[in-house]
This record gives sequence, C-alpha cells and structure tokens, in this order.
Amino acid sequence: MRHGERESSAGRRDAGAPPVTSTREAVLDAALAAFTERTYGGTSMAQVAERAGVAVGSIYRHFPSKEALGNAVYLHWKRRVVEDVEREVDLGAPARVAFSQLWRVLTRFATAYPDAFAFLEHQQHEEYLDGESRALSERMTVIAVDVLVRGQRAGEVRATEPAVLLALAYGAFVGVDKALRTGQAAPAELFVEAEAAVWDMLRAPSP
Amino acid sequence: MRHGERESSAGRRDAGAPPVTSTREAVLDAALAAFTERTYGGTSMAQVAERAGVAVGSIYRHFPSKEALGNAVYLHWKRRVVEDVEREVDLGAPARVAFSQLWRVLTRFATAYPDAFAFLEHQQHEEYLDGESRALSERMTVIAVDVLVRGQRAGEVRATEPAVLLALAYGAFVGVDKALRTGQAAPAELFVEAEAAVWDMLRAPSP
Amino acid sequence: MRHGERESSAGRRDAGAPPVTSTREAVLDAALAAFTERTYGGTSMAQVAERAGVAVGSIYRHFPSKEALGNAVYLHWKRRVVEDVEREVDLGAPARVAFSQLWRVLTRFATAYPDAFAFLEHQQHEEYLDGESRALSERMTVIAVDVLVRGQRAGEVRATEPAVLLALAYGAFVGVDKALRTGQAAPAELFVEAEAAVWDMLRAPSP
Amino acid sequence: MRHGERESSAGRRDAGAPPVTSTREAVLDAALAAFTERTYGGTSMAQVAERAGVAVGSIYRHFPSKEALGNAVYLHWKRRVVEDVEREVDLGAPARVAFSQLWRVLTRFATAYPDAFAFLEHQQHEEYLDGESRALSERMTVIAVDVLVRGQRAGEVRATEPAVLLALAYGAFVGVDKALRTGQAAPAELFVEAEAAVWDMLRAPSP
DNA sequence: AATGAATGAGCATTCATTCAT
DNA sequence: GATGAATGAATGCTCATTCAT
Repeated sequence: MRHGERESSAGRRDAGAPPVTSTREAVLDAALAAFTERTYGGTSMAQVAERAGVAVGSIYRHFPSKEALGNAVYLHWKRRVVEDVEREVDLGAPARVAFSQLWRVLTRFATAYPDAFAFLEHQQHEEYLDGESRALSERMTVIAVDVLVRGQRAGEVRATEPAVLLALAYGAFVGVDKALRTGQAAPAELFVEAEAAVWDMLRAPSP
Repeated sequence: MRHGERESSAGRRDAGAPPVTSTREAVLDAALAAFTERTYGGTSMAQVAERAGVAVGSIYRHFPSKEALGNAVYLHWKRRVVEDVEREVDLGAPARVAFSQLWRVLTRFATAYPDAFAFLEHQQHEEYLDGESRALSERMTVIAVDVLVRGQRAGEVRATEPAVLLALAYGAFVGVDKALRTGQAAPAELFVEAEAAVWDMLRAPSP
Repeated sequence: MRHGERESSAGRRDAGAPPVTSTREAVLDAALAAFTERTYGGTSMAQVAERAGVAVGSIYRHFPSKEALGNAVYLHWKRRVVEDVEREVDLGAPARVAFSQLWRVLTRFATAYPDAFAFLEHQQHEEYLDGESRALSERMTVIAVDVLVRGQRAGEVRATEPAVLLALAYGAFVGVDKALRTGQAAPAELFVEAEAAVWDMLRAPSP
Repeated sequence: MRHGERESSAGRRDAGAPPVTSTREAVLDAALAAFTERTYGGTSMAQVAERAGVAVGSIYRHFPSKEALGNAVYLHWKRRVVEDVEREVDLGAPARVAFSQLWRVLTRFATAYPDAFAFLEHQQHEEYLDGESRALSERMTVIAVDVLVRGQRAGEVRATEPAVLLALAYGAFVGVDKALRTGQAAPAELFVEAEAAVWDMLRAPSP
C-alpha cells in the first residue's frame, strides 16, 4: 500500500481499463506517509503533492481542504480496522476467544500497515476529525466493551470497569507498537507473545 | 512578570517581595497549556505570548527559538517525573513493591499535572527534542527495566522480554490516562484499580 | 504579469500577444529601483512586491530568498555591462582606441540605465553576492588590465601598476556618475568631456 | 582609533582622573566599525552595544536614535577631514601645490583611519544625514573647486567644468582606496604614486 | 549615568487556497 | 480533470526603543 513514485505523466491510462492508481489514491497514500513522518500540522500540501506526483491544485479537485484530506486519511484507515474487527470477531464466542480474535486483527493490521496504525494511534487528530470519524472509533469501542462485559458476566474477565480494562489493553497494544517503531523492541512476533500477558491483565484473577 | 532565573517552586513568595513568577515561568506554563491543547506544531508563538501575558519578543529573551521552547517544556516536566521516579522507587525492593512505587509516582504526577503528562506522552516530539531530553527518557527506561529484570530473576515477573513488558505496562498506563482525558472513563482512582490488573500482566503466571 | 522565463529584451512584444513582462522581470525591475533608492538592506520584500505590482509570495516563486534576489539583480546588470565590454572592446587595437571603446560602453550603459549603474557601483554587495557574480567582476578587470598592460608595453600607458591605474580610471568614471546623480554636475555629455582628461591620467607622460 | 574591547566594568575610573574612553566615544568607535563592516542598515543597536562593551540602553543616553547615531558618526569623521583640509590646504598657493596638499591630507586620513574613510565614501548615507552633515560636505567641495578655478585662471588646470574635474579626481582617490580595501592593489604608498597621474588628468594639456 | 528586560511593529518567509490555462 | 503561478494572511523571529531598577 506504500507508493512513493507514480508515473510522471499522471493521468495516462489505456482506453477502457480502470485506472490502476487514481490521483485520489495517490494523494491518500502520500498524505498518510507524510502525516506519519512529520505530523498533519507539519506537512504542507505541496509536500503531499510532490510525494503523490501530482500538482497541488489537483489535490483540491479531490479534497476540498487540507482538513478534509486529514479526515479522509483517518477515515480510510480507521474504517479498514473497524470493518476487519467487525468481520472477524465472533461476538458469540467466549471472551478469551473473542479477545484473541481481536488481538489478531490488530496485530495483522499494525504489521501490514505500520504507517497507518501509527498515524491512527500515535497522533492527535482533534484538529480535523469530523463526526463520521468519531463515530467509527465508537463502533470499535462498543465491540470491545461488549466482549469484556460478556466476559465479566461469564466470570472470565475481572470485574473492573470495562472502559478501564479496554484502555489498559488497547494502551498496552499501542505501547508495544510504539516501542517497535522507536526500535526499543524487536520484530512483530512480540505482539503474539504479548497477547498472553495482556489476557492475564484482563482475566478474572484466580481465587 | 519580572526577570530571569527559574525558581523550582513557582508561586512561593515572601510577603511584599516581587513575584517569583518570572516571565520565563509564565512562558513555560503557557506553552505547556497551548502545546497540550493544540500540539506544538499547531501553536504559534503569538498564542503562547498572549496566554503568558507577555509580548512575543519577550519569549525570545528567554528561549532562542520555538524549538528550544518546546524542548525546554519537555525537559522541565520530564526531568520532574524522572527525578520523582529515581527518588521514590526502591531498587532493592521486591519487584511487586518497586512496581507499586513506580505506579504510584506516575499516578500522582499524571493526576497533579494532567497537561504535563498528556504533553509528554500523547504527542510526537521528534521535531524538537535534543540529546538531553532523549537521555532523560533513557534514565527512566533503565530503572523500569532493572525492576523487571530483577523481578524475573526472582521468579516474580514473567519471562517475556523486559522491553516488551515495559512497553505493555507503560502503554497501559498511558492508555488509561488518555481515556481519562477523552472522558471515556471516570476519576483518577481508576489508576489505583488498574494497578492490580497491570501487575497481573507482568507477574509470572501461576504454574 | 504572467509566467516564468526571462526574456533578455524586456519590453518587446507582438501586437496582441501576452505581455512579455513576466512577474520575474517586474520583480527584477522593482528590486533594482528600490535597492538603488534605499539600499538592499533598507528595502523590504513588501516594498519590492508593491513596486512590482505583485504579491509578496509571488516573489518567492521566482527567487528563493531576498539574498538570491539581490544576487540576481546584480548578476543581471553586471552580466550586461561585462558582455557589452567583451563585445565592443577590440583587444587588438592600440590602448588609446581600446580605452575609448571601453569608456564609450560604460558611458552608454550608465546613461541608459542610471539606476543599474548606481546599484552596481555605489553600493556594498558583499552580503549577498555569490561566486558567479564575483567571477563576472573579474572578467571585466581582466580585460581592462590587459588593455593597460599592452599599452604599457607599447609605451602608450604610464608605468604605474595596472591595478592602480584601473582603480584610478574606473574610480574617476564612478565619481562623475555619482556627481551626476547628486546633481552636482550637468548632463551626460560630461562623460565625453571627461574621457580626454582620464586618458591624460593614464598615458605615459611626455618626456 | 580602532578599539575593539573595553573594560568589562564600563564606567570605572580613578577618582578625579578624566575618563580615558567615555561611553560616548566607545559607542562612536563601535558604530563606525560595525557600520563599515556591515552597513548602517545591516547593523543593529545591539551589535553596536556589544562591540562598545555597554548596554543597549546606554547608547540612548548619548544618542536619541539610531539615525542620530549614524549622523554623529558621519559628522565626527567628516568634520575631521574637512577641518584637516581647511587647515592644511593653502588657498593662496599655485594649484599644483594646493592639489598636492589636498592629496596628502586625504592620503594621511585614509591611511590612518581606513574604516572612517570607507564609511564616509563607500556607502550611501541619505537615510540619516541631517543638514549639518550635508553642509560639511559642501565646505570641502567649495575648497576644492576654488583650487581648481584658480588653477584654471592661471592656465595650470584644464578648462573642463570644475565640478567634473573634482568628481574625476575625488573619484579616482576613492577608487584606489576601494581597491586597497578589496585587496586588489598593494600598500598605501600607491596613493603617492597615483598623485602624479591624477595631476596629469587635471592639468592643462601641453599645447 | 548605566543596565537589560520588555515591548510590539516590522521583516523574511511559508503555505492553504484559487483560478486562468 | 490537471496544472502551477499567484495570492495574502499568518508564522517565527528581529530590532529600535522605553523604562523600572
């Protein structure tokens, strides 16, 4: 999903064939890379344009403003994680199983699209997020809390306030990802190793 | 609103004596508030000046550049946590005890200076941090890893790579703080409640 | 007020065609006028922009910095004199003739573009000149010294160190131009009158 | 007359002894050096203060503004040359003699105080000169023109407009000084050598 | 007199956005 | 749709000047 260079004659395409890389996508990719590297606020539209191999003006044909672009990038990737979670987490399963599914989805995503995960979780977005983006975050919270609450009912999960448990577990995941990024810890299999530990944090203590 | 040197106990004053709150401190305070609210990159020097109740030019008598100001704010608060940790964590104690001390220091700090903790932990600082700031972070890592390693030797702490355990535990703390900030969870006592859970994540699983 | 590339004959245009006076040229002209009037250091980019009838930002599409603009102005005009000199001074001719040609080129230039000559010769440029600009000055010195040296070999020119003779003669020319500017002396024909006097300064004294 | 450093405790003096270097003089010296090096417009009051070893505020006790300081520096040195000229040029003497006296005064001055001469003659001063300064320049012009006119009456000096002759001769002197400064020509004895040449420029051509 | 912190207008430069081509 | 020159408000920073000490 990382791009870098595009054809120098942006816009060329074979008759009838669908565009392999539309301007819109090129911009979205370039923006993600740039925002992750230097922050939304630290990135200029010109930098995004150059990285995408398009003219500044062209960005504005697809996104009405920088704010809208920031939002679109957020939306694009957040939607992807949320939909993965919704598709792959079995809400009927025991908490231990559902937790494992959830953890696996996050691990896969953070490993396959490290920039995207870093952008979503290691930055402040208040400046440009709109209602839809916020709602998306909410959808994921709801699922996770549901898993936790049902786990608590089943005696699997400790009795602590679910929002706190979620904050602890998600924070732990993000913490590992950050350490990975800063090179303070080794490759991605660590997420797997971490799963057991985090589950021990969540599960009901043995009596 | 007077002159130059920092005074670590801001606010103390002898009756009738000139205010200890120097311009430098006012700027440091205003910058922390502004950076926390709108990001380093999203804050203008004019906003800092206005918030501090001084003229723009006055900031530059105390900090040679915006970058230096960002660094000074980071340094000021990071030093404070690190020194608290160094003072209050007993490296000779059993891991459970040392962990508890560490958790307490962080809780106290994050509760007493929520903006400072948010600035330190919820933002990207690469843009302006200098070597001294980075070294400070390192000092805290060393302590935490030491506690974990000695806990592992004593069989108290699970055998996972210490850097990962640290990332998990610190991430969990930061996660709770973030939830507190976004209003997704209630008051600070939750940190206390969370401690037991996080310890269960760290400790060696019962056989 | 259109686009980009310089056109050496500023002002030429086909009837009905878009004006050849590009933004770049307008800026170059405005900068020359302003720098001549109030010095490079005493001129703000805003003043240049206003004089050129463009927005401040537009200057920066054509010149990366004020320094680069100063240099470009210098280069533009210095290149012009130097090329005129190189084209019109016959290095094979007797010194008296070559001197006359040189004097005529300078006179024509200083009369046709008084601001340009004043900018080039009545100001301090060290602050912003680059290597190319310095090299240009050198080219002219080489020609003049060559004329003088060959004149000395032919017994036409006095035996004084050529660099000193050049400094005297060029200084005399600049002196007259300055007096003209300050209104201390009348119209440009004076340069013609001065030529004979300056030659008497240069030529070998009759025995 | 060049200064550089002053005692760090500016103002200290033995009781009763007159100040060796008053603040006023230190500032005047520092300003000359700075203005010569980096132009009036390119010099900040802070730079002058530092060079003079005094506080910025102290400059304002002696000069009401930067403009006034620039003017004072100009006045200080211009007065000096003009007075030297008035004292040492014998208006009753033959033109050749008076010219020689004049040339000698200038040479002595430019050699003894190279920064002062460069400041006076290689820069644009319109920005800050007042009437008195302008009048001073005038006094010197009057003398020189007088010498030339009387030389013309006596058949010693060529019949060219005196203002032009003056411009040529003074320009030649300034030209040599400039070459000396830029290192394009060797030591100051050259002024002496140049005198004869310049006189040949001024004198009536042999029939 | 001397000091230097404080002021705020002004400067060079950047950048989101527009629009003629 | 795409381009990139043009715009001008906003930014980080400087600097002449003031004034409490």
